[in-house]
Amino acid sequence: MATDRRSAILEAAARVIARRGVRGLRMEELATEAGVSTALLYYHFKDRAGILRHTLEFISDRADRYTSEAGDGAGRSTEAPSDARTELERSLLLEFQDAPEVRENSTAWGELRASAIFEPELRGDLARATLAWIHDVADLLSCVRPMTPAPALTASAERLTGLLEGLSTRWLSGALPLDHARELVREAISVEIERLDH
Amino acid sequence: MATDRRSAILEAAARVIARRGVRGLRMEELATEAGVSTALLYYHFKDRAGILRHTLEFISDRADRYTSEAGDGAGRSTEAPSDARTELERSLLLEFQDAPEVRENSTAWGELRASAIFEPELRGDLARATLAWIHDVADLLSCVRPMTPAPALTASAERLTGLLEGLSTRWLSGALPLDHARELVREAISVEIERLDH
DNA sequence: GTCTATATCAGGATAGAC
DNA sequence: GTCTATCCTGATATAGAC
Repeated sequence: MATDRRSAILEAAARVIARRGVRGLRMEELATEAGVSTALLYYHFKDRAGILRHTLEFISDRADRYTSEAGDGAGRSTEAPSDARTELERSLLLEFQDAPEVRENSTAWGELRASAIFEPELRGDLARATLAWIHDVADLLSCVRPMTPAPALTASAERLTGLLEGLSTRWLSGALPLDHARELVREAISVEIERLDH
Repeated sequence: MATDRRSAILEAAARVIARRGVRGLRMEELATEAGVSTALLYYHFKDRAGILRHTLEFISDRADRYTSEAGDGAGRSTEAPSDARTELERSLLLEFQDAPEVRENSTAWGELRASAIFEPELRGDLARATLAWIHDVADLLSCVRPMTPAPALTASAERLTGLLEGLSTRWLSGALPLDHARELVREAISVEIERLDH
């Protein structure tokens, strides 16, 4: 799968971004990583910004894929509460795995978030993606505690996703071991669910 | 205060970093902002890295100053629990204010954290600062709920500070309004304190 | 579609006068 | 201590052959 040159370049770009960051990506290093010439990068993607755009799209699609991979096919709304909670944990802990793909995705999203502080053009996409994520998490929470009013669900989802983003940066910068991060997330989920019970 | 050229340059650097990020800082733009020539930057700080180092130090000192400004002078350990909680809230909400200084500090720290993912040299300082912060927050929590075992305090402090870092990025990138961020933090504090009561 | 070679340019850094 | 003028490297991007 994905063995043509274009995809190979985008996969390479994801690796380079994970290693050097969006702002550390050099066209020549990318060319070497992909095993092609720099000219080919421009032929396929027009310019550096084009590479970035397509890579982030590529990464986002890949993330959607592995997010929905395990654990669906059954309608959530009819599941028992305990299964919903498992599903919630699984979904939130996906961000914290040592697999290269996951690391690349987390790194790239972190970079995107950080870049958006200085590049207003990026904010639209980012805000949309964040909102969608919060919404998904709020949905999962509503399966766990079905009678909760929507605003409380949203607030919990905002805190959980916000925490995930914060811990993700710590993890990637080596300040927080993976299993400790996972433990903190699990506890945060407990804490928020207890909260929903008043 | 701080009217000599060196300080003027560092203040200007803080402003430019808040506007463009650490990686977007250009020596010429900084020179213009500070009202001096580029050569003078090199005369005082040797090179770009020197500017960065001194600016981060400068920012960190300034943050220490406004962190301890209001609300101390009394030994925390003898305060009533309700005051300790106020103090905790105050301390955590300091990060979310619209003052230029605060924005500059938050931005610079966010940049530092993000950069540390790709520049291992930065990790030492960052990890130290983060640990100290977690420790401070854990101390404040122990004033609020004095009988809590240390590990639970630390875990709560890690979640609260992690959440703050996540929300801070969202705020700075325009994805989260200031007062909403503050509200989420206040709720998070409640949630964590309830948790400490079991 | 892909490469080699090169134009172009931005930005960090320095020399030397005052 | 501070400026003007300039050098030089590194990185994006293009021309043109195959």
